[in-house]
Amino acid sequence: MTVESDTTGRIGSLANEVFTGIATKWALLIIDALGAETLRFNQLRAQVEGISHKMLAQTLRTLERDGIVDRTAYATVPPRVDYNLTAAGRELQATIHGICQWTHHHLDHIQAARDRFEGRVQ
Amino acid sequence: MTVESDTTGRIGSLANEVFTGIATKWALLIIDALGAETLRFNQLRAQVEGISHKMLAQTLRTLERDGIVDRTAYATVPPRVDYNLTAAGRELQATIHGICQWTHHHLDHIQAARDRFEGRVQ
DNA sequence: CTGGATCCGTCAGGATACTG
DNA sequence: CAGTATCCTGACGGATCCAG
Repeated sequence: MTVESDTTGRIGSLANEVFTGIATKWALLIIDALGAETLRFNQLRAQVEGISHKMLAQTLRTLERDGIVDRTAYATVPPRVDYNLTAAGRELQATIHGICQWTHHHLDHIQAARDRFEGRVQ
Repeated sequence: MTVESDTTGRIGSLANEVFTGIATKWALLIIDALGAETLRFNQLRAQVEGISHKMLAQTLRTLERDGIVDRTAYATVPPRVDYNLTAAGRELQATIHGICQWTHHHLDHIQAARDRFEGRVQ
C-alpha cells in the first residue's frame, strides 16, 4: 500500500534495515533492560549479561539514531551519561519484554521438547 | 522446579541459549509468518523475504527442537511438509508480531529521528 | 519438494589500547 | 566514566551440489 516514495528511498528497504537492527540479541536485551529504569553506560553493561564494551556502545548508537533510546550526557567530570527509552522505545519495549517473559516461563517446556526431539532423531 | 538436570545446573545458560536462538532476524520473521497460517517449506521461503534455503532449514530445525514450531511430514511423492506453531509458539508469535507492527508503524518516526541524528553529529 | 552436506567469503563481535 | 579505533578470529550465512 503506497510504498513507493522516491527514487532513492524504498520504504521496504528501510523497514528491513530497521528490523535487522533491532532483531538482535543485544538490542533486544538492552531495550528490555532500559524498560525498568534509566541506566548509565556501565550500569547497562553490568545488567546485560555478557555484552562487550564495544557492542554496547555500538548498539546504543544505532538505537539512539533510530529514536528508540534517548541519550543525555552531563558535562561533569567524570562524565555521566544516562540512557532511557523514548516514547516509541517504550512501546517497543512492552512487546520485547513479552519475549523475555516467554523465554523465562517456557524453559521447562523447552527442555522437555528438546529431550523429545533428541529421542526422535536418534 | 525441574532445574537440577545436569552437573552444572545452570538454568541461566539454557535461557541464554534459547533466547539467542530466537533473537534472530530469521527466527523472528519465520515465527511471525507462521502466525497467519500453516505453511510449507517453499511457501515460507517465498514469504520470508530474502531468506536462503540453508537458513530456513536450519532455523526451522532449532525452532522445532525447542517446541516452538510443529513439523508434520506427509509420505507422499513429492514430499510435503507442513509447518505451524505449537501452543507455546503461538504465545510467542503474539508478542513478536508486536515488534513487526511497531516497525511498520514507526517508519516515518524513525526516518525523522535519523535525519535529526545526522544533523546532530555534524 | 524437502533437506541435508560442503565450500568459502564476509563481517559480527571480542580484546586491547588510547582519548576526553 | 564514557566512547573511539584498530586488529583479528570464528561463525554466520550464502551458493552449490547431492539425495530421498
